[in-house]
Amino acid sequence: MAAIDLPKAYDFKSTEGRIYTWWESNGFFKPDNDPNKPGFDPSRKPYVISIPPPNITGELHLGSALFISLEDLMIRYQRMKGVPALWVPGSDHAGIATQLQVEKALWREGLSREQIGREEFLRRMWAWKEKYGGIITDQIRRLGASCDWRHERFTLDEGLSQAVRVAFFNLYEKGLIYRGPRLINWSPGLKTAVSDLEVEYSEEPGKLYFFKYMLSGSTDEFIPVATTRPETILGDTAVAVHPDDERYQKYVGRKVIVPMLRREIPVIADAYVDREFGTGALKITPGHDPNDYQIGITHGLEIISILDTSAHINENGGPYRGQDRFECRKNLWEDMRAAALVIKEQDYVLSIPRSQRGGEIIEPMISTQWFVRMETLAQPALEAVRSGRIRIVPEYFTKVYYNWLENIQDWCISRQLWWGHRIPVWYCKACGELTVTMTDPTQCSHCGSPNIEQDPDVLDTWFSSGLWPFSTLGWPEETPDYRYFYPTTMMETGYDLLFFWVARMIMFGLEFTGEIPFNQIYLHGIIRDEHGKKMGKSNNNVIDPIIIMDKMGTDALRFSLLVGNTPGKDMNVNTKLVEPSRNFINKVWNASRFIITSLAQVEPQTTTEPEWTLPDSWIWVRVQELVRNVERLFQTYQYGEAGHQIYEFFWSEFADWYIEVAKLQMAEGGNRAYNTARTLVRVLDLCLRLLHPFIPFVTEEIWGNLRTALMDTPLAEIATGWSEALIIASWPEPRQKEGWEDGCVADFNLLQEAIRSIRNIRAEKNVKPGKRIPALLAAGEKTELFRKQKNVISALAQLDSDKFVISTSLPPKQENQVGIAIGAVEIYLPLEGLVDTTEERERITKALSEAESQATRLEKLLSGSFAERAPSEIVQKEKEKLAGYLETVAKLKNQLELLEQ
RNA sequence: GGGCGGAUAGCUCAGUUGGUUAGAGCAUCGCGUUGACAUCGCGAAGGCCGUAGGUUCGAGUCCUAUUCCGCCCACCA
Repeated sequence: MAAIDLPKAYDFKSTEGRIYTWWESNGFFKPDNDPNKPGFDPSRKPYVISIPPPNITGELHLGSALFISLEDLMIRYQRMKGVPALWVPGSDHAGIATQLQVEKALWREGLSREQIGREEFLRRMWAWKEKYGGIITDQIRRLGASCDWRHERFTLDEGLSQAVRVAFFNLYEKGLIYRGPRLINWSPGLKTAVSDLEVEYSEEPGKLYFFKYMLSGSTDEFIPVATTRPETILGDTAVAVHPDDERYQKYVGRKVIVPMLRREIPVIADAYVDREFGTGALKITPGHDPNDYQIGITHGLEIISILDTSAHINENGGPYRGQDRFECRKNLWEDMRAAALVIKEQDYVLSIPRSQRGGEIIEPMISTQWFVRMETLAQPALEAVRSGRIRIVPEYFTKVYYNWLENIQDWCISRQLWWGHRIPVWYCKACGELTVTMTDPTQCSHCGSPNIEQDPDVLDTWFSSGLWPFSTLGWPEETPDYRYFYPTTMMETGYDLLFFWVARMIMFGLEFTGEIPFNQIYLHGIIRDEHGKKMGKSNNNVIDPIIIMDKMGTDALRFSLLVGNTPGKDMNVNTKLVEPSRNFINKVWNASRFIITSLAQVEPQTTTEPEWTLPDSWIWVRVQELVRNVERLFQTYQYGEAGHQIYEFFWSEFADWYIEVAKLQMAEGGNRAYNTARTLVRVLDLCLRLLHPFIPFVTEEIWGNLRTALMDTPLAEIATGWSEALIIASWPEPRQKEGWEDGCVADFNLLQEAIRSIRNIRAEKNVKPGKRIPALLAAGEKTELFRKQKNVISALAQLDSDKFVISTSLPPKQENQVGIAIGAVEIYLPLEGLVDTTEERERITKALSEAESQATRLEKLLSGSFAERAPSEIVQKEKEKLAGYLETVAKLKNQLELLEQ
């Protein structure tokens, strides 16, 4: 028999790429039930995830690595459970973000997009997409993602673009899309409108400027007003005071003079004004402030725009025309000071609106844009979650979701960009009407004139993202894929995308398909650096997942991200975090290597009746317990805890204990060796299956080796039902307990405790590792148990088995012996020359007082109402513990007495 | 202003439906390399589970209040 020769350390570099290619070329990523193929079974319910499409702006970051790991885990789990699992990959054109990248590249060449024109610019955009789109898919593969690449989509693909057209058309026909001048958020640098969600507010130090609004026809009467943005004075069209404010009531209805421009504007009364704030009088700039805009509408005020698209003062700004907004602020204020209109300045913390992209200050401006009416769309989306048809994990995000949808504002969907889906609206130059169709029109739908021109703007990126779960499956076509795979099952993404993306998908899904787009939402947290700071280029704290994978392997990265993660919670990551995972993977590798190489010496079974040892039964009980726990945790999305439990089991129970025992049992040869090998293989197999969704590469590699190794042994039958690859192997089926397990675990635990205690003494007394020492052990009614495990104890505690005596009771302890008591078990270690009476007394006294305090505690507990009120099993457990402590106490007392003599 | 999350070992965090001795990794300390593994082994030390009340036989876990940190939403000039 040729033993398989495995390297001493797992070599991920030579493994990962090979395995991925093998999986992919064997079609393992495709769901095993394809609606486009013969033999399709529509009754099998699929499990579907649409990937949150990464932006093609650059390369993947750790956050991407996290969600890919999580989704891959979910998909692999379902696939192993025999569910047709489809993971749809793809990427997003990411309008503003990507256009900005390409524009930056242009600027470096000294060019602007206007200079090269729309056509050339788009050509460059697509070239960018080809380059970065490819990098991203390579990286997704590198992470081991088992997505079905036949389904890969890009938001600007033909099919998805058609979906956008149909969606826009439907909303327009229903009156849910409208166009008009509104106060919107304007990004002066990018020269485009952005939605409310794309504006972030940051607290920054600034000033509150107090000045005089002189009353018309008076030289000394004025209303004092405060503002944070003096330049907006140029656009003021009223001054408002509270109707009940005695200071200013008398001015209502009169006129005041706009500083420097000398326009006359009315003084109005509105209860919106807060009498306590500032001066209690409010200047109204409907053209540049959302609240003022509302007041302006209510009072029918004139709306004046004072800024052009680059935020320079326009013709309405009189002498300040052409000045930048901040330049104008300074100049106007100085001019007002010269004109004796300034009262004072005061330091003040402002809430500055900044662009999510680029961070420049956003200006509220009046502009004609396209909007989606949200209220009617929001209602069914609320209902879908309220009714439980869609579940959000963690649950506390449902409140956030409700709150947002209940207060939703109309969505500005037009962007003055070139990269994206062009708005499917044509304006007629002849009659002025607009034409909205699903396919490009050649003439005006109203007057028939061919003189029509398409709206130059594009749609907000999130408009197409909102269609993603169904547009990627063929919608609006009723394709077999769409019919079978839609609605999808799981929407896994970051909580920061709840509004941007998740809520909009639900609204659009319900509106366009009449169904919820998915029934579960799993929201993960943000990856932060080791200090809890957001990772970003500006913080200079970005960790590149590729570097980690190069150094420690994909599995190590995946395991770290998955095991350290709790739903909805942010996670702090540094490179060091990955080391324990790398070590664990190496542990799995080496334990497996040991098992695989040991198989060569196994001889055929000579009896059919298996004879299991206590350790055999114990590890089997424990692994079954693990399978049950992992199942429970997976069902409740606690993947991190599941991974942690597998880790603990594998290392602390299987490797540290069972494999050590197995070495002895294997040495016995014959049936004992056969049974041991069988147990080793079956437990390892279960572990590999449970670990596969976490660390797919190493487990697949080991499993393949294990399978091959088994073929040449008497144990080959174990592998008879195995599939050709672990990725499609069956998920371990949880089994019910049969009733005998607890006693078996308790016995083994007693054994472990005895061994640990001896090891402790050895360490305390500085007995050289490897040096065999004698021991006397008595265990009362457990004596037989210990007799059977004599070899195990002497090997694991390094006892001299010739001088290791097990009996039902012990003679009085001698002076040169160290005493140990664990319940009914008592151990003496004769350690010539190492036992110091004083030390021994101290040690035993310490152990005694600990056992006594435990016993006292339990006696008190059991004499109270606990014994009457608590469930009897719980009480019984405590009683047993007490009995154990009492025995320990008696034995230690005895030992102490002997010492005193 | 409204809402949410967190506070557990030196550090980073786990902790089923409440079950009575609170766990891991890293860091620290001691001992140790002749075949699974130094990416390791055997040990040790380290925590009134933010604070104050309450419910309960029993609270890290549930309730109330409170302090501090973080986040989200709204945006009073």
